[in-house]
Amino acid sequence: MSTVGKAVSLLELFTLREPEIGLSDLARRAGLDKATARRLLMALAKHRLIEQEPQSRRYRLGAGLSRLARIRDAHFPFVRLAAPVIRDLSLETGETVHLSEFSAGALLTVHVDLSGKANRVNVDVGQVLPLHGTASGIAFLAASKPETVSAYLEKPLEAFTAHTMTTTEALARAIALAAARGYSRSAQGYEEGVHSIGAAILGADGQPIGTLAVASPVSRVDDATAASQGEAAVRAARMISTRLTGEA
Amino acid sequence: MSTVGKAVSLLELFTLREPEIGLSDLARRAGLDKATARRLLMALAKHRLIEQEPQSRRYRLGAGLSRLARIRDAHFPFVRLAAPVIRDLSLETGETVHLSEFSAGALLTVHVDLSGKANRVNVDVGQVLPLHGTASGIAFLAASKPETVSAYLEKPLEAFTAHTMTTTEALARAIALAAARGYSRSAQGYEEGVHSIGAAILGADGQPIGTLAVASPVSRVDDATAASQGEAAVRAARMISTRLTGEA
DNA sequence: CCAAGTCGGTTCACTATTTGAACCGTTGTT
DNA sequence: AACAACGGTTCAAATAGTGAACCGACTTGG
Repeated sequence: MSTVGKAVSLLELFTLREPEIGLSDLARRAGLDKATARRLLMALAKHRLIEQEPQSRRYRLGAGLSRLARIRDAHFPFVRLAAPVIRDLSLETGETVHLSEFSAGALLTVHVDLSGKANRVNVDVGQVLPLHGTASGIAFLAASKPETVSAYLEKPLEAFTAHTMTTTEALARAIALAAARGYSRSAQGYEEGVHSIGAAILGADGQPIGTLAVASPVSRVDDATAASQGEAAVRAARMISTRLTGEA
Repeated sequence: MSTVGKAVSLLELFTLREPEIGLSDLARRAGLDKATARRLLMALAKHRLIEQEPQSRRYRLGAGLSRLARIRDAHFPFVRLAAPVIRDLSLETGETVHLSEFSAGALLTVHVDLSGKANRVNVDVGQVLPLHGTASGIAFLAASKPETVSAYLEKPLEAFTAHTMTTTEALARAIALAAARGYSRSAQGYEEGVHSIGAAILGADGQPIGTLAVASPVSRVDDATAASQGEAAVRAARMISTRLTGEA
């Protein structure tokens, strides 16, 4: 792996649950030597992507990341514009709703609004979703150009649960269905017990740039519920698309 | 410079004004060979810190940065909690107000609310402020432990304008004055024509973690205005501190 | 109260990764 | 049609990265 890749993989060890980590721990989890990890951390710290707590000497993500993210967000205000719509959809459906952005061949979860119910689906910001096997992924593929889809389907498809669709034929059918009705539906294709409805968000050029998905416990969803969630999801996705591309 | 440093310096070329840059341009400005720049960009893209616009083939900051910034922000919600207070202070004073976070020996501007007036001070997010010579810096030093201050004063101090204080004695006096009245005042110490009032924001342990500053054209500020700005700045800084440390 | 284990941090000979001049083919300008 | 600038690729040469061993400082538990 490149040195840069190693450095970034250090950054990726920090999570919402564990926002501060010590040197030895970082090195161990990244599979690096302590000396190497420290050198990389110092290089990152020089540019403020990493900070070190003076007392505990533990490391955490640095202010430079906030700065870079602000620059990106000003240019590409996906999360900022989508967040209120996601919240409304979560309140309307009473379920967890998550927003994903397409990047480097997969969907990256960038925002989540959790259901207010006790029995709810939990999704973490930062989770990477494959294009097959999740409602978000199917919705994304259904909105993509045919050549993109066929290119993706050529690669072997990993099964995440016993319900994951892994054959080209099953996926093509699911994609066609999603394209026809505007939203995708997936039950337990990625995690057991989770039912999801996905809808694609389109950019200015009509190509999909991300997705949103309503995630419920399977026990709470029948066909009628799914249909109403689907319509609400499509409405929300359209609203985000139009906000992004300047009303229209 | 380390490879990691070079990679991060590529990220830092993107600004609010120029959020998308081509390969040759990036290489030129970073002082790197095209091949090197490209390899680094690919490594960054693999981790989604960089994205490439498919059509123009230009590069921009990636979604992974938003993700990492969200993790940091959840753990250390400095900007999120401070932003509304900064806005109120800007409205109250009618001047540009900027928020800085201490990181790696300097203050990093992380948020700005511009004055509504035509003749106003413009500050950019991402600007790095030295601890001497800016109102923010003096306010920060005035709230720091004496040993931190003396350690900083030992290093040579760069002059940014003809008005920059560069002698240890002058700085010590300014720091003592700021400590006494709670806010610092600096006229044209960093940029000609700019008058600033700074106040420190304290963390849970009582140590300063950042500053805010009211920046006005010098022509608009007399002693009375400065005093009222100072009091407002102190109030705002205290409010941010208490919000950060959980009401108190 | 000491021994064992952990921590953050440092050193330096060894080696693998990075580097950049020269080279594509393509695109847009004159 | 000629030209220049673009994004991207190659490979021998050189530089930057690596990690086992070591340090002193804490923490733990018998």
